[in-house]
Amino acid sequence: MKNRLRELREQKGWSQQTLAEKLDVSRQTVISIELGKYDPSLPLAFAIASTFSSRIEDIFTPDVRRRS
Amino acid sequence: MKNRLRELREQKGWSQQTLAEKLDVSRQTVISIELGKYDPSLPLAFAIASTFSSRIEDIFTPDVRRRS
DNA sequence: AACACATGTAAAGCACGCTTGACACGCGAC
DNA sequence: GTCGCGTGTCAAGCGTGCTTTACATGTGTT
Repeated sequence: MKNRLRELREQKGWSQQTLAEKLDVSRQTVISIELGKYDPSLPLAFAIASTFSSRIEDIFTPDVRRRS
Repeated sequence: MKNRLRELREQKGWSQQTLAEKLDVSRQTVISIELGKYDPSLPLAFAIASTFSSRIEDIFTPDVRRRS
């Protein structure tokens, strides 16, 4: 799962801490998602999309699917 | 998190088992998500949206957000 | 009646999402 | 130099997403 979180955050000029507070999660969570260490939960993905006035599909792009 | 999974599955005339196979998850997972027992992971949400040729936002709707 | 099929519940186990706290490094301001 | 700030790493702990197996119930078919 790739994401544009860092790019969008920097566009806004927000620190990781600032974004974490807006999303109501810890700074670690922001770091881990930006670095691709794991994917956000669906509720958090909605919160992120909302924060950047975007759609989830415009911020996150899934990796190759297996089973057609 | 509300979702229209059952509605969409029934529109297609698919059993839970059939959908589970298309999504490459267990039948239990389909049941639990349909019944709202928990939310799907983001990758699974993408797979669901893809299966129904919809956007995540058109299938899942987040509950009330806390922190503005 | 016996069978297949669709749906639901329950429980145990593993991996992941998220938390907190501590520590390290680089950088610009004082 | 040292201070604050932004970023990153590590580790322990907890709840959730997902799995497998098993069992129960209803409905339709033979």
